[in-house]
Amino acid sequence: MRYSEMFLPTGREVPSDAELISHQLMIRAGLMRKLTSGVYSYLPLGYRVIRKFEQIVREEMNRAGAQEVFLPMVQPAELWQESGRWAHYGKELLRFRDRHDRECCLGPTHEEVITDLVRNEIKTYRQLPRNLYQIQTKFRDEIRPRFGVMRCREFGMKDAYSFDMDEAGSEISYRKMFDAYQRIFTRCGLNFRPVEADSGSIGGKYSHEFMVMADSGEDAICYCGACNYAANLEKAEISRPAENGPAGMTPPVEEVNTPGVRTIKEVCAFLGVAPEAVVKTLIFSADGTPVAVLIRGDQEVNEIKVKNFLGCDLLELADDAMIRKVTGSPRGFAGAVGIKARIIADYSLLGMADCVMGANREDFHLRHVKPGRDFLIADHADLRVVRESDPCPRCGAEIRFARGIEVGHVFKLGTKYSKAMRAAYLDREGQERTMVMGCYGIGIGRTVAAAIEQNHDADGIIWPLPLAPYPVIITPVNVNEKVLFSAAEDLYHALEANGVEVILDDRDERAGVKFKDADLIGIPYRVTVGPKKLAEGKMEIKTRRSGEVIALPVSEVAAFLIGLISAKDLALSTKICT
RNA sequence: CGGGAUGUGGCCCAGCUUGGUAGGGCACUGCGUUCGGGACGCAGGAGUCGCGCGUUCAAAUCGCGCCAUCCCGACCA
Repeated sequence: MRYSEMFLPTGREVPSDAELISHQLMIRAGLMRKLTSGVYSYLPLGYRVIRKFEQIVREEMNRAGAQEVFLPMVQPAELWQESGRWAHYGKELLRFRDRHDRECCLGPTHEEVITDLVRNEIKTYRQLPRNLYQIQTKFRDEIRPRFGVMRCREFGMKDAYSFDMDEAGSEISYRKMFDAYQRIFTRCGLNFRPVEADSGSIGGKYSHEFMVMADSGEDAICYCGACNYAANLEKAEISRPAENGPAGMTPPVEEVNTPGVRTIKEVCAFLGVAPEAVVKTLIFSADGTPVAVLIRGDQEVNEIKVKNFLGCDLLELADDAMIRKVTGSPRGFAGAVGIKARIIADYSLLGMADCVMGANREDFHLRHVKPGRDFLIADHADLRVVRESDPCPRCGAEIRFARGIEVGHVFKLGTKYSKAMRAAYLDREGQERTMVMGCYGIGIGRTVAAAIEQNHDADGIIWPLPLAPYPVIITPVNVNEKVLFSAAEDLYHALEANGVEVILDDRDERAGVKFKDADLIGIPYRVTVGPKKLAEGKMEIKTRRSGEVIALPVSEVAAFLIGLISAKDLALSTKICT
């Protein structure tokens, strides 16, 4: 394409409303423009990158045996009522009524629609397993869209759904998708890592998130430096520590007056004890039932772990009324002794034999409290947030922290949807059985943004070759010198004739402007056609990433570039085949 | 929804304290010079100063209300 004919508005100013580098560069490099909060238009260059990525996704999904479909974005409320999500899905689900006053929503995800389709068409074990996917626009009415396309409301997503006869089959489908995801992100040249994740309210047995490593990422990742354990912070486990019987005698419980002392910090300062000797008592409302969660004073409760342990639908910190009901005192003085609630404790309480906690009485705390003697703990469990240098649950080495951008997520759904929506088949014996499902998502735009986060420098984007909108740009330094420009045009035609997507920067601009733009939009290879080298019968090829420049005879340039581009492809596919 | 900030040609911003003819840089149009890392000169086009109400002889500027955007938090298959 000739640059002069392209719709490619580049800018040198950093847009004032863009925080992340990827967001800034996507605007500056003319990839996209914002329409309204969390809603973006892709411009030709940006859409090209999107399509490049989608093509990689399609190839790998097809290779893994999935088949592409295209499902509706507008969905009837009935389906969502059937799965139970019409009530449970929050305001993220954009709901509206059509002219007949029928309730509808814009699809934030497609479990309901695909399950409806499959239950109507698949009746026998002979038709299983199946894996169907689509690349489609999702709408989620996020409370606070931010970071450009990273967390927006309308976005492209590849979502796949597997249907199997049983758990064993589902495991195989899951594995295939997991492997396909590894190939997809590897082919894009991204530094990523799969991490164990909580399956959240979508339900299901377990899941993995695919994280592109980036300090700007919204997600905290825990990983082990010694083995390959890696997990989302909210999922990362702590093993039950060995129980060393508490040594020595614990003096009898003593009530101490602690006027106005509520927080752990205040308690420690007032009583002159370390946070490790204090027990925090948090009152939660689990589907309306009060539960007391105990944790050592220096630790934080992981609400997701509590929720999963209790198996409740809604978990929130208790309000003042509930706190007063179970403790008989205002907020800030809760303790386990005499509390009117089920007591569960984090593993961090194991081995604590002489601790400080609230007295369930305003302005009083207890010291010399001994769990088991002064109160009973119903259950011990892993309920806390992992900290850096905690032991790895697999090998015991130290856990480290990093940040990442979630670009993919694979779930084992089990029968959550197939049961609710009665997606069943007949097995060999003619018995009706429920299908076992999995679902697998990739954020298209988010992956592109993540690629920029990981591949840029002060001058702009540095596209990995497989995602580059064009692999090559030809830059004649002066279009008014006929010899020079026609040499550039000859190369342009030669490359196009060989199927290379190439930009010819035919603008009557100074060379510096063209170089800056080529760098900004991140084209991997730039051919500079200038008077000095051309007089020697040569052109220069500059690699965007390394800055390396080589001069080649004009007649060899096209073949060299073609070889370079296909060699890179080959190297990547070899790499991921091993 | 709570806290904070910002809204001035397409983009980045000044002007507001102390009310008085709306400015600069980039971009854009024309002409000339220049031409291997975001050139220069001259001439030009382009703005309901987010919206509404109020105060005032007079509001971009002061007051009130609203809207939008961004950041932090809460929230989030």
